Amino acid sequence: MGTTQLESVPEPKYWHLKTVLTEALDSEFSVGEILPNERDLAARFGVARATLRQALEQLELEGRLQRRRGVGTTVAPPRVGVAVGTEQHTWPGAAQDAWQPVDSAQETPPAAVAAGLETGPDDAVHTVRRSRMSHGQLVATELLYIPADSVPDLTAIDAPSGPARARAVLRELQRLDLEGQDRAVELGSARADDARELDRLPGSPVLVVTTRFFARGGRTAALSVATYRADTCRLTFGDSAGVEIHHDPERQAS
Amino acid sequence: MGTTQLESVPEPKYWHLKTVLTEALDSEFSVGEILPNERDLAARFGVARATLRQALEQLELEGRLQRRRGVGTTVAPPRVGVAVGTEQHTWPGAAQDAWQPVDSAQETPPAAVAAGLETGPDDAVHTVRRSRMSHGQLVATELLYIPADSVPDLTAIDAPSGPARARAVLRELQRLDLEGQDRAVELGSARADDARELDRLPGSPVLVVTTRFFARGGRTAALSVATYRADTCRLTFGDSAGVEIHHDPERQAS
DNA sequence: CAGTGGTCTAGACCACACT
DNA sequence: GTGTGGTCTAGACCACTGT
Repeated sequence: MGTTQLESVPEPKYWHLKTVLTEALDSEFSVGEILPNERDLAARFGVARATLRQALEQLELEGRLQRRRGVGTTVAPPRVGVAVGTEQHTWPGAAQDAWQPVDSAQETPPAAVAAGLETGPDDAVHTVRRSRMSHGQLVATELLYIPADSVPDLTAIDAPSGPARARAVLRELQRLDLEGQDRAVELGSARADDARELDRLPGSPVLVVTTRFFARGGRTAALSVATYRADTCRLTFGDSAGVEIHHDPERQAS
Repeated sequence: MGTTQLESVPEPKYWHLKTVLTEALDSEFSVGEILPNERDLAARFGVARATLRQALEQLELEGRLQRRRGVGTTVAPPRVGVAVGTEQHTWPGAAQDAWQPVDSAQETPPAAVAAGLETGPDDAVHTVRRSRMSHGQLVATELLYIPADSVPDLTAIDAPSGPARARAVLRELQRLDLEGQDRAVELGSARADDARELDRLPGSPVLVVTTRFFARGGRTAALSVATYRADTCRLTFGDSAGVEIHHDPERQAS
């Protein structure tokens, strides 16, 4: 029985499909294996391709499958744990952080960012683009916003752009005293540029981690907006940033 | 220019639609307002309903819209900040935590949970169901797993189930010394029961927060799996668990 | 080139919330 | 009942990846 309720409400087909496929993945497939193509699978289950796709989409969202246009659908490896909360009390770009500087520029930030930085809406800020690798895969991109007065000695910087300039900006930032930081995680969808870099389609689900860095005096000295692939990443926080346990969240009905 | 690339690759319709709708939401609609129904909107934009729905789905994922069957589509309020990282070093159920006990039982946990708890795969554990309100809304459900030996004095408990039993289990847990905790956040889809409680459809995207609680000696004394509505919640961590800034992540193309 | 997943259409019916 | 969003179909074409 399991459920005490008589099934007066029929389960949607795609939901039932997902259940069946999940069980098949657990028992009959191994990581990296290629599934039959969507048309074959749909025919095999006797549903329209769109319905089959609805099930596959959910499984991809849950990190069980990986789909690539022109290639096929493969069984995804378990999500990788990515430490987000351990670099306690260091500025971005400090000795051992996991990010690689990519580029840097000076521009007017979006209104929402200006509000977070407590700068005027038209004040220019330095931006630093960074990316993060984990297990040989690019898992996140970041856009750092740094108000000009956080890095005053940068007016006569020689490198006009590129990683060199990014490193110079971060180096200046290190000179400040870091008083604290503030983090938020929410669901978003990948912007076109982030998507390209993360090897995903535009709009694919991402975990957006927004971090505010406070300098001595409580002033917001930098704001980081990091975009993590939601399908492959598990963000870890806290004391032991272990990469252990489970591959559970095929959170699913009975 | 912005992009140096000539647009040789046409933007998908649903993506362009999303852009247009986002701008309309920002300028012409206010929170709570009801949008025209899907058939009208699709006709107005000259696309099939399925295409329109693809755009609406993304906007809902980003927390901009709220759709309810039988009712309609409304403009969603900004996401609420929900503090997740502040109850540092207290057991679940301590004085001022944000959770309300719902029920409790004793069962055999899923294999993945047993692994996290470092118990045998067939050892029974206590489970505690809790739910969390924020701003008058149910935003999360939680399932706590507590190995029997974490709460030894519970054999002769009188309440067989319900909130009373849940509170009793948590009370016993308080007697242990908490040594540390461990958190992970990942994307999942709502199980049928969680979905019902969160007033969402099964499979809707959720943020799954897994917390391990370590007792003195490094033993895992409890494991919490909390399921937050991804559409309405922004999980906050760190020093100042402020509920300020931005409503940005309509992360979107140019 | 052939084969894959991604987008899109025009329709149908269902489950649900209001009145 | 009426109107809403949710599910499903059977097709078509497009964009991409490999050979």
